[in-house]
This record gives sequence, C-alpha cells and structure tokens, in this order.
Amino acid sequence: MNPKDWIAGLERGLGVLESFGEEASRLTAQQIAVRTGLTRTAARRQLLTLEHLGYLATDGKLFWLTPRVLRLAQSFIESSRLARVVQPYLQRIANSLQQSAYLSVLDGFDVIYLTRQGPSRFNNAGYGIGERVQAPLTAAGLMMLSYLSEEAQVAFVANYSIKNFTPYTISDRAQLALDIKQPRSQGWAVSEQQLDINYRGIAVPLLDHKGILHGALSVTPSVQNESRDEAIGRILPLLRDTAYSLRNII
Amino acid sequence: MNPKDWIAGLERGLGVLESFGEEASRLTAQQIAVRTGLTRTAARRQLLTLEHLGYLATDGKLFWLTPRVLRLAQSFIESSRLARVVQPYLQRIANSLQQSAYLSVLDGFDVIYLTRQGPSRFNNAGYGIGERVQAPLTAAGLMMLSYLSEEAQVAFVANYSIKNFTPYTISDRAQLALDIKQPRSQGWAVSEQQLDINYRGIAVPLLDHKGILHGALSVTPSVQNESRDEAIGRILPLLRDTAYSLRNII
DNA sequence: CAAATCAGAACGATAATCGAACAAAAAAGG
DNA sequence: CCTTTTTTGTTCGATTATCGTTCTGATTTG
Repeated sequence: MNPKDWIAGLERGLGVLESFGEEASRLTAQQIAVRTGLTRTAARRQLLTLEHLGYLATDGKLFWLTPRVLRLAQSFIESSRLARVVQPYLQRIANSLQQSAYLSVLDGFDVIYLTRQGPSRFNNAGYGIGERVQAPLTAAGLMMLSYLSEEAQVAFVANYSIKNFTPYTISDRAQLALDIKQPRSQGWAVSEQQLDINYRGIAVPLLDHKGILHGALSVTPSVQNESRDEAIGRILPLLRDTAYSLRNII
Repeated sequence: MNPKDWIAGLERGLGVLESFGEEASRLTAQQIAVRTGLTRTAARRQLLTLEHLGYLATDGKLFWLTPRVLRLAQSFIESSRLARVVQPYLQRIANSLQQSAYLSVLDGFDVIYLTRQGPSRFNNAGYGIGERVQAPLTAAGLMMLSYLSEEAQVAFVANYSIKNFTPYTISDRAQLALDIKQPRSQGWAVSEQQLDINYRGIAVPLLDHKGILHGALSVTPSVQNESRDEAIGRILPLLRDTAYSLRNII
C-alpha cells in the first residue's frame, strides 16, 4: 500500500476506542496514552475529538465509552447480507426442531452470532445477536477453526488462552489441536458441555459453490433425554440439507 | 474546544464506517465519497486504512464491514459499570417474577438493552444485549424520554418517524407527545402491545441520589391472564424497590 | 467497438497534527 | 496548613501528513 494512503489519525483514534475494556472502563488521558503508546497530548486530542463526536463521554478527567459505539455494530449486523439470506432457513430449522438455530462467523479467536432464530420471537432464547464467545468452546467455532490453514491452526493453539467454564471444558493444548483439526474432514462438529453444562452444540459449515467458508449453522440441544449419537442422527441431516441449499445463494 | 484539538482524519474515518447500513452494505469508494461528502481520493484513503486495520473487507472494488467492528460494541458492553452493578438486581427481579428483566439506556431515538437477566441462562429470552429498538415503542423508552428537557421532547416528537408494528402502535404525534411527557411525574411507564402483540412493557427510571437518570429497569409480561392494572399492581412495587436500592450505588 | 464510468498514481500546496515546554491545578506528604 | 510532587491543560513553531487536481489505465455498458 502506498504509505500516503494511510490515515494515521484514524488508526490512532480507533486504537483509543479499542483500548477501553472490561477492566479499563474509565480512563484518564494519561492512561490512554500509556495503553496506546501515544504521547499524552496526542491521546488527549483523540479523546476530545471522540467525545465531541459522541463516542466518548467525560467528566473532565475520566473518559468512558457511550452507547453510540453500538451504532457501528448495528450497521454491521444490518448490513450483513449473509444474515439476511440465511435467516429464513434458520427459521425452518427452528420450527422443525422447536429450538433456536444460529448463524455465526469467526472474528479472531471468537465466534460471533450473526442471527438466531427461535420458534417464536419471545421464545428466542440463548445467545444474542452480536454476542461473542471463545471459538473452541462452541461447535460452530470448532467447525470454522477447522477451515483455517495449518499454520493458522498451530498459531491458534499456541496463542489461545484456555479458560475452564465447566468440568468438561477442554484444558489441554494437544486435545485442542485435534479438536480444531477434525471437523473439516468429518463435515460437522459437536461440542459437549464446554460452555454450559446440560447443553451440547452441533454445527455444520456454510460453504459456497467454490467451497469457501462463509460461516456456520448450529443448534444447541439439551443433553437430557438423548445420547450424543442420537442427537447427531436427529439433527445433522437437517443442518446439512440446509447448508447445501444455501451453497449457491451465499 | 481548541480547534487544534480536533482530529479531522478520525472524524472522516468514523463517518465512512457509519455510512454503511442496511441498504448500503457494499459500497464503492465513489459511493462512500458521495455519502460522506469527501472527494473520491480522500474516501479511498480512509477505506484503505480501515481495510488494513481490519474493520472493512474489500474485493478490490466494493467495501463492506467486517465483524471486527463488533469489538467496539463488546468493549462498551463489558465496560459498562452500570450493567455490572445492576446485573444481580435484575437477577432478583427475574427470579421473583420468573421472567426476563432488562436494563436499558437511551441513545438518540433508540432504547438500547444493556443487560438482560432471565430466570436461567437458557431461558433468557427476549431482547439481546446491545439490541436497539425505537424508544417510543417500549415502556423503558417512554420512561427515559420523559426525562428529556421540554425542548428535546418537542424536537423528538417533530423528528421521530412513526412506524406501525402492531395495530396498537401509537400513530399520532399529539398522543406521542403526551406519552413521552407523562411517565416522569407518574414514576413509571407502561406500553401496551406497541412492538409485539400479546406483550406489554412496564418500566421504572433508574435515578441516582441526585435524581440524575442513568437508565431504566423493565419487564415485559404477557397480556394474557391479567389486566393492565393487575400487572402494574403485581410488578411495579418490585421494580420500584429495586430502583430505590440502587439509587446510592450507581 | 466506442463511450462512459471508475480505480490508481503522482505531486505540489496547505493546513492539520505533532511534541516539547511551560503554566496551572490537584494530590500527597509532612 | 503549607510545601513538594504529580498530574493536567495550553501554547506555539516545526514538520509532515493529508489534501485535491490531474492524468492514465482498467473495466463495464450499450
């Protein structure tokens, strides 16, 4: 890229916005400067600009994010062609299984739920739209990770920081490496009580006619009343058929 | 503000990001230029920068948003002190009423759900975190709008574009003006089947010890099995008590 | 195949942005 | 309560990042 085609101010400003987080919800100009590597004066200019644009609020000393930043997320969700196209197909799955179905994509180490569809609006439980979960904890995440290149998978396994959510959460890198490798050849992924006890996830990849991965379809049935294999036998055909019907329109 | 403390590049870049939307999901540099008022070359520089930072993807011609923009939203949600503090109180409400309870804030004309709490994780139905709904359609929105200044309310009524979601949706500006004025003096708001038939909303304001509005607490009971007044009698005391307990810790 | 539309590169002008240095204010400490 | 230390806000000249014009090459359309 031509070095002239680079807006440094934009990069810095977005860095400032991203430097806020869970344990850094209210920061001074100084703290931002340290986190972003800018000088205090430069950081302050960015902060004042962001405040004026409505992305930040301040009491004169501390700065914090405003709900305004959610508009960007909204734009993404609304502008997702994939979500629009897949939505009615999710509905068919949800109706047929009488439980919520999900479309998700990968962002870095996280799975993001683009749309969900329950049997009815107010029985639309589970993950929320735009919600983000560590990829290896979900079937959809394992499914999509399996489509990364070999090197990317190795890098992932090395850099991923394992956290235990349930006693069943994978806690061993060798196992993780296997789990994110296998689904691709097999054509589906399952995760057992990784994130929430009592639930498993079943996912299939959403591929276009060229075989390019666009996302994953998944459902999260309860582990009660049926074995893993029973659940797969009951659910997988429907997911596969749906993904197959979508292959030429995504 | 000192005019030197203004990062033009950041303003322009965020304008580019925000110019994507539902009916504008994939845009050329040219189209972006028109939408943002920049020249094509300037728009192109912003787009290339954003692409390189991972916020946009391109096929060389069209640009579109990537899931990356959701990280900003995530930061906001995670960094919301209000959400953290209120969460356990929502849980109490959800347990006691056996239905989801919400904390929301206002952003422009929209209500944003900051957190929700259902009786259990997988019975956590309804609005998703970060979801955005036109304010006058919800009890929480009416509640918060009633805390705007007189002028802001007038401006709101004049500028708000009314859409009918159900036969009960308010469709008359005079009525709207009344509806967004009344809740403040009354101390609570109710909305009947504005957004979804079969459900009403009941909301109370979340005020600190100085009387400053920080958000709204709400629940959305079914209209079946009880009248409006019965629902209010059953639910309002709990919401009020909860809001009152929070008044010194938000 | 011609016409029209759009993307990419070059470049000199301009003003946007920078950081050092200083002033003011707030905390900390005795 | 006053002094010292740290943090925050402002100014200002230097620099270079960013701008828009213009031209060229590529792609689409009729």
